[in-house]
Amino acid sequence: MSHDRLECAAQIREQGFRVTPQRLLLLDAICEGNGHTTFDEIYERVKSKAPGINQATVYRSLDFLCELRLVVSAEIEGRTVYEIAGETPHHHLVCRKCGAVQDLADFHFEELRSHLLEEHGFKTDLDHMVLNGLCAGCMKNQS
Amino acid sequence: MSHDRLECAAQIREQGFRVTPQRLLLLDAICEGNGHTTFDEIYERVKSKAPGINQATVYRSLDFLCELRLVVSAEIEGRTVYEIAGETPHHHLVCRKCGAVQDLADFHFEELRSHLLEEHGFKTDLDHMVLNGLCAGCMKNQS
DNA sequence: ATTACTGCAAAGGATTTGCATGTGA
DNA sequence: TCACATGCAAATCCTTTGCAGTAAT
Repeated sequence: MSHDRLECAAQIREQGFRVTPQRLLLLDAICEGNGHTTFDEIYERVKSKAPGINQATVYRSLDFLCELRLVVSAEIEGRTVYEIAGETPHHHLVCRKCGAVQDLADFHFEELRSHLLEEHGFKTDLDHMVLNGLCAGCMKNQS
Repeated sequence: MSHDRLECAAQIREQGFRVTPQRLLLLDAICEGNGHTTFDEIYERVKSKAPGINQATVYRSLDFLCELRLVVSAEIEGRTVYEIAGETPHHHLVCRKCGAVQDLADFHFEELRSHLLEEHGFKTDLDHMVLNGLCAGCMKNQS
């Protein structure tokens, strides 16, 4: 659940890229969230610590961090959200009514994953899936 | 796999909306595809038959048809794709390398669906899921 | 005769890009 | 030092909106 600045920095440097304050701030900002941080949230958080930062830099650095797999992204209701990678793999249940997001452990997908590999020869990422639906609360209120 | 203009028209009229040539052309255009038709493809196809049609109309009509559930949409690699609804429910395997899309029968998800309902009280739509990964061909070429 | 729908053009928002400057290695 | 990154501003892309005219019922 925690991200380690040092380790991230090492990985960035290892691959021949540069450790900049902006990139570290971004990692911090993504980490601060409850796990599903939008671009705007990230931008605001970083700007509060480094007012001079530019949106373009945030876009570029997010892409960069995603490519290095230090950060992962998912699409939730049309918005791209970011999370620190390397945490235990998990997925998201998004209620289409109230918008609540809850995490879902990865083991639910293990069978599907191995099945697709054996039967279809398809190696799914199955990473950070977003499942839409109706949460328990909203189902009650609806019926 | 086929769409029935008459039935669609009936459903539109039933709900108090109007059956316009544009809407019928859109349905045809979506149907012509292999099942995952992008906005641009739809727009081009319709324009070839009715050059006067406007992009805004296509956007509006697609939204309209989706709301009536005559058409369903999914996000594949950042692009929204459309399909005629009412076909047997299915999902998509998208290769992140070559971009190939193959259909996946729904039954693979039945267990997950019921499990989430019982265990988490969460009723997933699990409709038109898009699973990214590596297809058999690309896996071979990579290793 | 209504009023939903379309076409047009302009607005809006999100993301990308070119280029000069700055900075980490 | 020198290539990688950043900041800035403009460009681009996708989608939405207001409004006047058109057409389905």
